[in-house]
Amino acid sequence: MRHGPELALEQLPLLRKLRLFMPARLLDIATLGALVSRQRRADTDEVLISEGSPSRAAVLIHEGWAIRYRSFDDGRRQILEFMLPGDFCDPSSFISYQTDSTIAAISPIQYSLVNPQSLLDAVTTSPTLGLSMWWLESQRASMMRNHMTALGRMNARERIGYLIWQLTHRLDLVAERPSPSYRLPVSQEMIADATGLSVVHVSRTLAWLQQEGLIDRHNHTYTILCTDRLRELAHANAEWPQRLPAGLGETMTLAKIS
Amino acid sequence: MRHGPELALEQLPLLRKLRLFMPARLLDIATLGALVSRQRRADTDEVLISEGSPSRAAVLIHEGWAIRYRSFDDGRRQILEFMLPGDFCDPSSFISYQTDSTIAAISPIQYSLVNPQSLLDAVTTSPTLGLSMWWLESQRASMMRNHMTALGRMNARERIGYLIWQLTHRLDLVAERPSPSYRLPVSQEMIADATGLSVVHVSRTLAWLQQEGLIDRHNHTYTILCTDRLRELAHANAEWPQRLPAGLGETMTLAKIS
DNA sequence: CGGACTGTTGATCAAGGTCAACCTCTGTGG
DNA sequence: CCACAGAGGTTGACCTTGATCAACAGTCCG
Repeated sequence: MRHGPELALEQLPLLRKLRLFMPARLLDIATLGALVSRQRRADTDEVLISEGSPSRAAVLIHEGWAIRYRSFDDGRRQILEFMLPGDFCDPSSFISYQTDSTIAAISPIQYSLVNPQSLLDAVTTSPTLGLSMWWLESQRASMMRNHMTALGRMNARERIGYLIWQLTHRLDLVAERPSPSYRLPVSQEMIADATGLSVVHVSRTLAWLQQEGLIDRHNHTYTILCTDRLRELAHANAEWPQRLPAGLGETMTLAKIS
Repeated sequence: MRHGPELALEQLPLLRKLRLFMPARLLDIATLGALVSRQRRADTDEVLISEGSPSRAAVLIHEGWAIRYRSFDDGRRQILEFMLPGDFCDPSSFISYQTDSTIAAISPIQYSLVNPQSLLDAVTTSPTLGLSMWWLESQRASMMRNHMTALGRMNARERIGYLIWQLTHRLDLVAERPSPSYRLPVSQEMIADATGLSVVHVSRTLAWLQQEGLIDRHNHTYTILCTDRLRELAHANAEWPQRLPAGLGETMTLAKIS
């Protein structure tokens, strides 16, 4: 775990994302800054937090990707979520004395570990930041429900279509501007472990999606060729993630959402 | 939605559950009481919160069962979670202006709707209550991860075994004393929609579990006959849910968990 | 040049889905 | 008191999706 050159606060993907939800001038940048001090680096496959450890820190990704997964004794593995730049992992896990999942980098990453106390301080200091953190958490929870629905009730094509659609749209949130094409540092084995399929079937299904003209891919760059058809296949909601309706952010505070 | 005779605060399943986590004398009962005022009743199949509605309330169950689910246009449905007495549904959903799942009673229930403001007031007034709510939320999140893992990487026997194991253990938390046998107001169709299987296969799998001597069932009463074998089949963790190690509750406050 | 890792393709197999008949229980109305 | 309808559950026959096994190709890297 090396310390590297810090990313400037203004350029953090997290800030980019929060601005979609709340007008920049309402965001308490200084307080947010306290959370992202002590930036760290990790390389591909490095484990940040391991299953069973009593870790009491939440991970905040600035650059690169990580995954959170659970594994069985017999080798089976379920990837619970992909963690992208600007993602803040489930802070409720603070409170347990035993982590139930592993977080590992799947590309070189830059991140911060946030301890419960500093998060509490931050949200107490700045109500708008508290509201933002709450919003992040609600988006995360909604994403988990989507993922569960995909695992339980969708077939291979829908699941993989949904995964690509979702990752693309999450990357849009922290990109300069939306793009249908991104490099995803994700092997087919990871897609399999995230969607509950076998590696072989993932390969075939990707080939099918491509042949149908829904996506294109070279190396690890995936391009959505036909947004509408892919969204329909994936039963995805065009409105996701929920941005704030124009004007609402101006008046919204923790006291007013009731 | 009728109003019925209120349950006495002291007897609320939620309070029972919280006492497992925190010594009774540290719990601010009065503040908790503010959350459960205005108790309501609903009958089987009544919808409390419906998908797509802009509802800004969290549901707190006092008696009876509910489910949270998502449904597709084509009739497919995924049950995301069973809500039991003492359960408090995902309060992070406050913040979205569009609910993404439906909550419906599957037995006659008694419940409260908690609005964001009163929850905020409560956790601000009483730090120990805030900590408790955080703990509830972390247990809930961990349960969702278990469910996801089951859907993605377990076979029919494991999934259904896990479901029965989990429901039983959650009921233990709010019961007078643990029991291997409970009446679950759950049809096989619901088990199917929760586990991502077909109704027919649920029937066969339940028969198999019974024939193997793992469970017994009459009407809707399920009995775990061999805890160890069922737990092993379900890859369940005997330590779940995480109670507080003896003594720790005395010293634990929000300020000290870091 | 050789090995490890990732992805592709074909052949075969099994878990679980689908369809359909039937059974049991319960409530309802004649 | 019986007839009937409807819902939930069980069982059998057959089919499909996706798993498994195996061989092989491309790429990266020592």
